[in-house]
Amino acid sequence: MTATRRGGYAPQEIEARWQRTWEERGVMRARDDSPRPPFYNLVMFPYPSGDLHMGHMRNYVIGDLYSRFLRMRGHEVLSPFGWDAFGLPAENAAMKAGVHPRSWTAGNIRRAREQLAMMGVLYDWSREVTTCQPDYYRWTQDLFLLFWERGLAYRAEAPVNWCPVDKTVLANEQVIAGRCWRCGSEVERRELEQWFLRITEYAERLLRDLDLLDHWPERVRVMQANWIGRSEGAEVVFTVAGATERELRVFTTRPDTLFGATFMVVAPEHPLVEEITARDRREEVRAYVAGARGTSEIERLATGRDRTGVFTGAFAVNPVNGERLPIWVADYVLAGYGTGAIMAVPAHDERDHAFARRHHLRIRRVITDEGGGDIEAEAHTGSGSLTGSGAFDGLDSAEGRARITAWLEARGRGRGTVTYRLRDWLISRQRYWGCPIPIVHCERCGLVPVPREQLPVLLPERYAPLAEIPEFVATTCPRCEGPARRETDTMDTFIDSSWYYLRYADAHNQDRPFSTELADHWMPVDQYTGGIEHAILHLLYSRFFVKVLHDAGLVEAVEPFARLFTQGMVTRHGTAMSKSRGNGVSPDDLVAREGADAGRVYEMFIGPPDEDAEWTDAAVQGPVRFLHRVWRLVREPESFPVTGSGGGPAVLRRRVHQAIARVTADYQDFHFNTAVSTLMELTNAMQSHLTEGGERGAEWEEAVRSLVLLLNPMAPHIAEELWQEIGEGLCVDAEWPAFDESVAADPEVTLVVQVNGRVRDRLTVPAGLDQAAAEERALASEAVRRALGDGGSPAKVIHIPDRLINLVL
RNA sequence: GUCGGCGUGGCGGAACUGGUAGACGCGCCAGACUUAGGAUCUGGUGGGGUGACCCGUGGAGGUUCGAGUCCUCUCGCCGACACCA
Repeated sequence: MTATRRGGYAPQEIEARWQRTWEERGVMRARDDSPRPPFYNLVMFPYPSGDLHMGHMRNYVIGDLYSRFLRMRGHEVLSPFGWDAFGLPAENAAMKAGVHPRSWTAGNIRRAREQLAMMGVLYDWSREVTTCQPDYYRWTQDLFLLFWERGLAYRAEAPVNWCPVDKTVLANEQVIAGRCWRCGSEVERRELEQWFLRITEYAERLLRDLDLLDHWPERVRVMQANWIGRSEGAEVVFTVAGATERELRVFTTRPDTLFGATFMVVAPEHPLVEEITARDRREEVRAYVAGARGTSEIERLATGRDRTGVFTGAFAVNPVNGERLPIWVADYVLAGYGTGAIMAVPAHDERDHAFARRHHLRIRRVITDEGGGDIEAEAHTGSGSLTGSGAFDGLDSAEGRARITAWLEARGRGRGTVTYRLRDWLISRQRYWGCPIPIVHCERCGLVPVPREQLPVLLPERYAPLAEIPEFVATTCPRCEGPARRETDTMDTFIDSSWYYLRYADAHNQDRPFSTELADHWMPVDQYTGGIEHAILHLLYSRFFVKVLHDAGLVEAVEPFARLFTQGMVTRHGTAMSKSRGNGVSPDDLVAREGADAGRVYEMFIGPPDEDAEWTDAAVQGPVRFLHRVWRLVREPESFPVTGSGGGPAVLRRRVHQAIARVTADYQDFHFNTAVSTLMELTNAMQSHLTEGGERGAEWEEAVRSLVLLLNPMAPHIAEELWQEIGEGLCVDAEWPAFDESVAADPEVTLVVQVNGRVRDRLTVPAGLDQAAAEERALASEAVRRALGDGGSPAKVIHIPDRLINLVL
């Protein structure tokens, strides 16, 4: 297996050379003052965790292909790269191998950079961003202060998710089905004082502005909408019987069922539990609450489990009818959603129904049911008209909701409100390898932000929990200059990645995170490409950041990413490529064996880029052969034997222009797999032209130039090498070929002839035949006459010009 | 359970607003050139009859001159959310 076994094309001999040339010429350097229209083409920056495999590369090849295409189309392309470099894997590696997280990270970055270069992936490296470096995280801290100043960062005690393995708290978004998103261990609930960002204040806008993102995949928008989880309803104020100054507030989406409430339920963590519990119930309630706290999140969330709960001995008064309703404690009510308390309407809610049956509580129908179901057996959760609801009887559910809410509002017993599933973003982490939170705790002044001119708060060199590094902790209060201690939590790394695309626009700014002028020049990102795994976390947080920055007047854009493309995973043997499974295909091996271009073409050819694709080692041969054929067609056309005659230059020219039209559209629409097919068809047509004895005149020259130009974004090395023979300058700087629609038009078309909807013949006819002429030709067909039978003549004729004619008897 | 997405040859996958199903490629078969080839080239390749015919896009219905594409039901796979009041 030597590089030259297949003749002239030896990728190993040309690829490194062109990579050097592109690097030296600074090909992807984006000019802020270019007269060309700007285009911000961004791929999600990676966490530098080790060697890259072809699964990662798919993302970068797509981005690089598109950047090169856009350049040829006349854009000034901003295509930067960087590293999401803070995070736990670096710490874990450090603990295991005894290296500092910084050097582990730096080593991985070096390695990944080499691999990207080896694949011919180009970026504007002058704008490189590394989130763990002080020149970046200084500005992350600066932005944290902005959130603080705007009242969007706060510290509070709350029940939080604690990962016992990673020894840190987690954001809600980072808990997947009760488990840590990183390590998969079961999270615990803990009551801790932590830092939060007030993302809930933006819930409505984050939801509403999804409508602006019409170039995002529908499923991502749906996932975000579900995550934000907007519920319209009412807050209803009940009073605790015998303690009228005590209010019990509940949230309901069904105020129309208020008359059907037969009991109340509060979450075990509800602040009122201890106070309202009757003396003789105290022991039982305390035991239940303790039990609920001890139950893991996973168990609590399990569906179909027993509806446990205990009666507090207290009663609440229903504001609409003065009824006394027993107040229960049960863990099916969540402390963190709504008010942590509900009115239970067992007749019209399945959960309440199950609970009522289990504990022998009353079930009272207040919504009629046309189906006439048995309310004791099953809850009726649909709408209907109100009954047993006093003055509101007869109203339909929607009207009932509005009228009862208005009634409550008029008496100060409730109001219409909206509740979101989204919670505030818990951002503090008890870890070393992250961005320090720039806050000082002063005994006299409380929480004091570190003044901007004192940033960055540097991460100490010694690797240890920050709380255990006295020289880091001990400081003076910026306000009173008294003794104080530094905040020892670091920020969630998702903060680092929530604004990096803004830093790229102005990566060397020494005074600000970025200048508004440059941000507005490049933002929003025109095309953002990355994995679907970021559909919620990263994309939601980034959207939140941009909205806050917009409100602060720092950027004009209200959304960060105009167009989003989520590419599928590359699998091998049915599972995603990964180091731990050992099924990754190394770019190093592939490049050494077949060259970067073959790897790139295969990755684009493997399937629709937004779907998962199975890597088949043998299938790489298709692209390998294809590239050899391209080489031979351009450099050694005389090596194709002439075995026929009649290859016309007009046919060749038509094929060329058809290919330009299709490849242009396919690149534009991210249909890279069909773009490869089209290029293969073009080489097939060119080869036929030669073997049929076609001349190598102007049409041939045009075919060769077009082929190389169309191929360039996908297989840039071979294109560059071939371009030296046939073009001027660098291919990467060349202009995208134009096509002539009239040249691309086929003069002859295949007309499908159907009889009663079944294909009976296919005729080659001149384009543009009218119905009468088409019918005449169809009737002349032997096969058609046979199908029509004796003397049969069509009762009806359907004619689709240049496509089909259907004779219906 | 709810909400999305997807089911097409041996395999990866094509098929624009309903109009030639299987483009392109892998693999396979036959042949050519060769000492040889896992190189290259030529031809073939959905299934069945092998006659111009029939059957085929997970399954069953429907709309239509015509359905992979639209509608209804259903089966299977993947993903997200999952006691959210």
